[in-house]
Amino acid sequence: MKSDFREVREELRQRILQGVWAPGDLVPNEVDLAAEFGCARATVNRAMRELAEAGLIERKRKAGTRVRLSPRRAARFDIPIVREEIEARGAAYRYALISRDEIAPPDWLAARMALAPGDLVLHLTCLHHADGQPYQHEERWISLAALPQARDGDFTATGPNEWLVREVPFSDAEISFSAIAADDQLARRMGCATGDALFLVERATWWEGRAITFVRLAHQRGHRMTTRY
Amino acid sequence: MKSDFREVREELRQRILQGVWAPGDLVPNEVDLAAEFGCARATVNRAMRELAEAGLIERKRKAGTRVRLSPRRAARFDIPIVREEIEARGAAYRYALISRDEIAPPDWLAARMALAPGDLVLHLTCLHHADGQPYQHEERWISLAALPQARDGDFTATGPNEWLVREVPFSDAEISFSAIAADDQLARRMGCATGDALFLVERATWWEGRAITFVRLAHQRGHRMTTRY
DNA sequence: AAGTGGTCTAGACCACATT
DNA sequence: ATGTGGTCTAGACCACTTA
Repeated sequence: MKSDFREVREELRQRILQGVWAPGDLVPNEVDLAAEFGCARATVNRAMRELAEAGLIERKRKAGTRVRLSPRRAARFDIPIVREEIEARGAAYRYALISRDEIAPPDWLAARMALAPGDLVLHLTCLHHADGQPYQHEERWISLAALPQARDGDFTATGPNEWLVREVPFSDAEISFSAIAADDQLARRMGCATGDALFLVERATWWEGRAITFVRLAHQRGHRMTTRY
Repeated sequence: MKSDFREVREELRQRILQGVWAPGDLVPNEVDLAAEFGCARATVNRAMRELAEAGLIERKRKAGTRVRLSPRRAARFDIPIVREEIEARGAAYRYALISRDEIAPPDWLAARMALAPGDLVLHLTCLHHADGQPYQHEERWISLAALPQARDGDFTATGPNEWLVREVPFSDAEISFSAIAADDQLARRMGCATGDALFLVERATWWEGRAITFVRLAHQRGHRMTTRY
């Protein structure tokens, strides 16, 4: 009757999914379950901790553990580095810098990155190709207040992403996915028609409360981001 | 010098982010770190397990623990129930069934859901409104081989999602995000222009290796899915 | 006040990958 | 063969929340 924590976890998961314990129900406490499974309380604790993290149950001291009314469904996406993503498909990766300038941030960007008045940003646009075809269009802004050394960065051979990974850590990021229509410029660069639907990833990155960089990544038509859970 | 696992975890995280241990470096083993932090090995283990799960380090028995060359970046998205998503915005939710029929699955669907030849599917289309405006267009296929009781389901008042949540568990799901252009029909239903870029979520759901349902959720123009990590 | 989960400990054994 | 992480155990104490 000895069980390891995976067996306990899966057995508990089954009971929840098959309705032995219905949504809202109180689940037996750790001591009782440990006795039932013939294992230590720590083992049950680990199993239940993972189920809680997966959103199946809710735990409160003294109040006990309950099956969530509607299981929270969360999916985890790996955010790929574009070079690795392309090479993983067996395609040849090529990078090109399109433009580079130092500008005062537009209002929306200053707001989004919480920049102080007068802060400048380095504005870069580049293209990532797979087997010679445009794959991803990157438009990036880097806070020169937070990262003055970006002025000396060479972004002609490798993308700002790889430079940033080497240069700075980040502690916090906000990412969002959406769909946009390609404007004329983007269509020309991506080799698609104006108005084509493109998959857009935006990411803002912070280090100790300070905005580092904001990037908009527009992907080729038909691009999908997939995960299992 | 006693430390709890959070303190250990954060101290190790700092050392990695600040380059004390550079990417590729070997990190001291658990016994040594436990001695350094004045805690039990299990405490170090928990701290490092969480860092590994966060993608900062890689662990192998005998080989030890190394700082990842480029930290894996993963983001977690909550997959909302559309009714809750709309109500959370303080908007009124309304649901409407557009069509319902029983069909032989198109080839792409049979392949995607691994259906047997001859299997039929229930095909539903519906609209979810927020404050009277089209918010999400749902096109759903339910395997009648796996879920014959779907024939008797009433989807006129509540969406198939809520029916499925009550009726069947799932063990496994694949979700993908992309961008599509609205065709004439979709544009008419969503109240947008033909060709507008829409954010699309597709999800296939399985139970014990058997395909249950596949759904395509097209969202209103400008919809974003956001998370922090 | 009391019951529950959260965590730590010290020790043990095992599984695995490298040597 | 050996060193490392992976896990379990039995017991303990603490923290939080409800009654």
